[in-house]
Parts: sequence; C-alpha cells; structure tokens
Amino acid sequence: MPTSAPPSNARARQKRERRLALIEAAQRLVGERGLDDVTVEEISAAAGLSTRTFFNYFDSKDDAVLGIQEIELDAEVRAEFVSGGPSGRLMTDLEALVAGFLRNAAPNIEQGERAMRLMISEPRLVQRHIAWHQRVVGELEALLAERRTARPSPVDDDTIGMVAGLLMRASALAWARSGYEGDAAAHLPEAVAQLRLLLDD
Amino acid sequence: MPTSAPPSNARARQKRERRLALIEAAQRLVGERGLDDVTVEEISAAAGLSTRTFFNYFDSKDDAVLGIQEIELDAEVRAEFVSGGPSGRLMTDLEALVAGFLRNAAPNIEQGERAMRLMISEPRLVQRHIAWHQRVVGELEALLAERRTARPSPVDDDTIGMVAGLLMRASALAWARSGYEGDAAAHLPEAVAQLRLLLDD
DNA sequence: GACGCTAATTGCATTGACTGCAACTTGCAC
DNA sequence: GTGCAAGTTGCAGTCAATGCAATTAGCGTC
Repeated sequence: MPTSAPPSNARARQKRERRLALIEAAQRLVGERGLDDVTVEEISAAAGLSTRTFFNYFDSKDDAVLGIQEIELDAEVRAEFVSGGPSGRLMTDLEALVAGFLRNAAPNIEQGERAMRLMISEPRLVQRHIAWHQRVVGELEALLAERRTARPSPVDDDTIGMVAGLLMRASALAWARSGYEGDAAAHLPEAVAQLRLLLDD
Repeated sequence: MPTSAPPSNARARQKRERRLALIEAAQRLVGERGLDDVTVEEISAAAGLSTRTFFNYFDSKDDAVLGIQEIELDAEVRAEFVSGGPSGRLMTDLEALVAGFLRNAAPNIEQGERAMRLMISEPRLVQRHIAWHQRVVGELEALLAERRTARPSPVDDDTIGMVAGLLMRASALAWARSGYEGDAAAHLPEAVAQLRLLLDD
C-alpha cells in the first residue's frame, strides 16, 4: 500500500489529544466568559498550541466549541440502506440510518452535553450546529439517490433529507429535556412519534 | 402620539431605496464574481453608500445577498392563530401561518428568486438562510406558547417549530423546481403532501 | 544512532469583516 | 430659518481567517 500508510501511533494519539484539549479549552472559556469575549488566541494558548495550529484543527471558533468533526457512517449500515434495507420501508430505514449518524456524532458524550448547554446561552452556536446538520444531510442525500434505483420513492430527496435533519435535532432536544439520559439516539423513537402525532393533527 | 412618530415620507422612501440598492448590488456582484471575491466595500460603493452605512442596514454581507429583513406577521393572522383558529386543527392552522410568513418574507419576488439561485452556487448562503428560518421559528414558538393555553397539544413547541421551518424551506425548493412559478407560498400544500407521504411510509 | 522523508507546528504578514465613537448632514416640524 | 431627531460617514481599532515559508518532530531504514 503506497498511499494509505498506517497512521502510526504517537502521531494519531497526539492529534486526538490536541483536538480534545482545544475543545475542552474552548468550551470552558466560553462557558465562563461568553462566546464573544474569548479569542481564538486565548483558546489556543490555554491548550498549549499556537493560534495558527488552532486553524489546522477547526475551521472556526464556533466549530471548536461545538467539537464539530467529520462524520462517517458505518460501511455496512450504509450499504444496507443503499440496497433498500433493512426493512424496505423508507421511514423505518431512515430512522435506523439517523441513529447510525447520531451515535457517531459525539464520541465523547460529556462533550456533546456541554455543547448542548452552551447552545442555550449562545444562540449563534445553534445556527452553526444546524449548518453542520446540513453537511450530514448532504451526505445522506447522496445515499438516497443511490437507494432510489433499488427502491424508488415518490418523495423528493430534499424533503427526506430535511426530515432526517429534523429528527436529529429533535432527538438532541429530547435528550437534553431528559436531563441527558443515555445518548441522543435513544430519544429518536420519541421524536418520530411526536412528528407522526403532529402530522395526524 | 409622542413615541411613534409617523415615519414621514422621503425618509422612508430613501431607506427603502437604499436597502434595495444594496441588495441589488450585492446580488449582482456576487453573481458575477462569487461570494468570497466581493468585498462589502465594493458592494457599498456600487450602491453609492459608505461601508459603514452598509452595516447600518445589514448585519453581514451574506444577509445583504439574501435580502434578509425582519419578518412581521399580519396582526389578524397572528391573533387568530393564538386563539386556536382558524380551523382548530393544529397542522392545518400551522399551514396557514407559514403561508402568512412566506408571503411577507420576500416583498420583491425577483429578488427572492435571485437569492434562491445564488444559494445553489454558494452553499454558505443556504446556511445563512436556514439560520434566518430560525428567527422566524423563534417568533413562531412564542405564538405556539400562547396558543397552547387556548388549545393544548401533546406535541412539543420545538417539534412544531422545526416542522414549520421545514415547510418553509420545502416550499421554497418546490418553487425553485417549478421554475419559479407564482410565489413560494403557492407550493406549500405540495410540501405538506410530500411530508405526509413520507411519514405514512 | 545517524539519515532522510513526510506530517505537523509555528511565526509572520495580510486581508477583510465588523464595531464604537464622534462629527457631520439631512429631512422635517414648527 | 431654527431646532430637533434620524441617518450618514470617517476613523481607529479588534479579531477571525488564510497563505506562505521556515522549522520541528515522528518514524522507518540502513
């Protein structure tokens, strides 16, 4: 394998640790002083890194506070959805898929919880959070296009994608309301039920 | 009336014109060169105003391109919704309310169309657009809280708000797909139907 | 254990968005 | 035309974010 060298060991570990240090510093400082009274320079210094390095890890200050990272879906979950499974009923399968995303979203549950709390005091973060949803939804729409050949649906990809995004956020909110019991994915069925209830008037 | 002086005439007119000039310049320049290759300074100059004044009209460059403004709902539509009407069925009434918002959203239909087009080439604008939805949804959630006393619902305000946001965006997309026929509100029933279709699996 | 290779960090300079403030201009009422 | 209030502008300053070039550090090889 010439291209994909195994990411060694110490390198990967340091990368993970530095990333976490930045998130931790960002969340702590912003919690203490508020989003606009903390500079990237301060966050970086608190994590023992240079400002320039901060931007090697995150695209923006907000991203660091939310601990945003690339999401990647389980290969098998993905393959199953694309081929029209697991149940064959779109809404049911979508639920499974969203659960897959949610579980991979926040590897560290306390970090996710802190992010949720900060969103309440800093509305701008909600916007960034929703913007991040968009990326997941984009990924998801690609899967939908593939699945469509195996199992067509009269509903637009856009709409399905938005519903998936809605479910992600609704689950997160239900999770927060529950006092952060379990993980966000555990509250997904509740979100679906609420949505059905509303649509049935 | 000591406080609310009638906004005279020439003042209001100029304000409207300058606002439009800024939006027009922003949309034109961004369409020609792309969002990141146009500065606020250039937009302001093209509209014959100072950079500083630009920021008296808009909070950010993106807002100007989208022509974002404060939304305000018809007082009667609002009152009727709060008191549990017009039909008494939440989903139906929500649809009416969203239609009300949509109609007030873009006073100038061509401007809205140009904004939609630019969102396709500049994904960052989609995020801003969705963030703007958030504000509308916030407004809406206040109404929901009021309505709740007149007519309780088992569904959370959050969820209802998100569905409203979804309907707004879905209508806009359907409008775009139709080649911008009529206005966005005209495509709302279509959006609702799609949503129902999906939920019924 | 030195050698080279590549990934990652860092400093530096620069651009441009955005804000606060204070002076100024302009529309409007009397 | 005089005075008031709204709106505009210039100016100085802060800070996020990016590109570039130099340096450092991990890792495999001999």
